[in-house]
Amino acid sequence: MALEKETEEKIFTAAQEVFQKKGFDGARMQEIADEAEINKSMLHYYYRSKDKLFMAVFQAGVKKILPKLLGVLGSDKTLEEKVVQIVDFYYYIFKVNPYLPAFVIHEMNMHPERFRDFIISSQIQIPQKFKEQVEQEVADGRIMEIKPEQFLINIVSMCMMPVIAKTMVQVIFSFDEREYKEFLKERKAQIPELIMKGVKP
Amino acid sequence: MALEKETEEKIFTAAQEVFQKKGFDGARMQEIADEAEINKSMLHYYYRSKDKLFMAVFQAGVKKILPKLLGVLGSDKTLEEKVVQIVDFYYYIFKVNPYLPAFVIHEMNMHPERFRDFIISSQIQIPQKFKEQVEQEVADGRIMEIKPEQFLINIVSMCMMPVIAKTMVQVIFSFDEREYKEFLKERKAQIPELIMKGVKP
DNA sequence: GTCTATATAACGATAGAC
DNA sequence: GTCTATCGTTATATAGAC
Repeated sequence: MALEKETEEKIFTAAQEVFQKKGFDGARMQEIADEAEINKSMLHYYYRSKDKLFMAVFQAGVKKILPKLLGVLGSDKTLEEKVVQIVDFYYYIFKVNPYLPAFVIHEMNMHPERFRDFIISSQIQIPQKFKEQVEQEVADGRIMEIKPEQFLINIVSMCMMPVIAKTMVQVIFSFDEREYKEFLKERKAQIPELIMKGVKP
Repeated sequence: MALEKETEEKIFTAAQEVFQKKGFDGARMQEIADEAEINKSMLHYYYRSKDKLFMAVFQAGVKKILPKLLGVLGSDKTLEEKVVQIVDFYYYIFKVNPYLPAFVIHEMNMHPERFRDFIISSQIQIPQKFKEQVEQEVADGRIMEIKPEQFLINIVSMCMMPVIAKTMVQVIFSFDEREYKEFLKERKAQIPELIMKGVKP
């Protein structure tokens, strides 16, 4: 019917909102229905169960992040350019979808077995090009002895941690919303420099 | 009675186990009772409600981390020594209580308002001594222009992120348990160097 | 203090009319 | 496709015997 897709989209959007904010266990089907402004029965009509609706949201969330990140890693840019691009990308994600990173990480920890297959079947893996690039930089003596995986996690850590631990940062530093945003902005400018200087030989 | 304290402690220990692993929403009072090997009614007899039992566990968790961390920051050690001590401390926490960091961060995000009062009333704040120490290093030109808050979050990020995102790290790098542990161990040796070189002028 | 039994409410899910 | 009504289950919490 005419409204079929519209309704399904409204459900999905509402489910994203609620699941990402409250997690699978904290989310209520009724709340999703309210958020979508439709009847609760419609959720089951379109997605059959809470589990299936959740998986749709979760998988879409992962696909918003990982492919793009791996794309940057596999490009022809220099290592320094890639660092800047990764930082830019994460800050873009935080801006358009602030709850997404914490949501994905939390749900993966809650049900590791559930998502291994999905991620493995999605062909998600670190591009060989990136690994060789880091190893070449090490071999040429331009950076210290460091594994590509460690280098990548360094960047991700510096970007994501203060976002995932938002409340913690705000409370222990007594930051209001404006000060917190300013803190993140200030970091963004510093992270590439910290990362690259940190791995100097 | 003779078993009073013993029972209350068994409940508390079991509650820690279950809450930290599954979160407030995912935890079940019955599961806590099973874990403690006592009757479910005992949970309410000693703690009145799930909420109160949870708060006891959460507050104990925060007190395991923050006071010790702030103690290190407020000591007379050099900045470099403090970095090493903070890294050591976090790795100690991960070892004895692997789920605690992710638990605290997740629950704070779920209910920010709930915990502001507790943390503020606990007098938790960054020691002035640490702030002045970083500012002095900057003024003396020994490190780049960086705020104490940023410097601290850099260390915490590098330590905690790969622990909080354990499943993510394991899956995208195809690490088994042994390789993951090795990865963390390798990081531990590198983090102080990365942090200090990163802030060189 | 510890147990059994049960109250009470909420949740996910479905049946069936339209 | 969309609604109302309701089923079946499970959760927290309490009452009351011992």
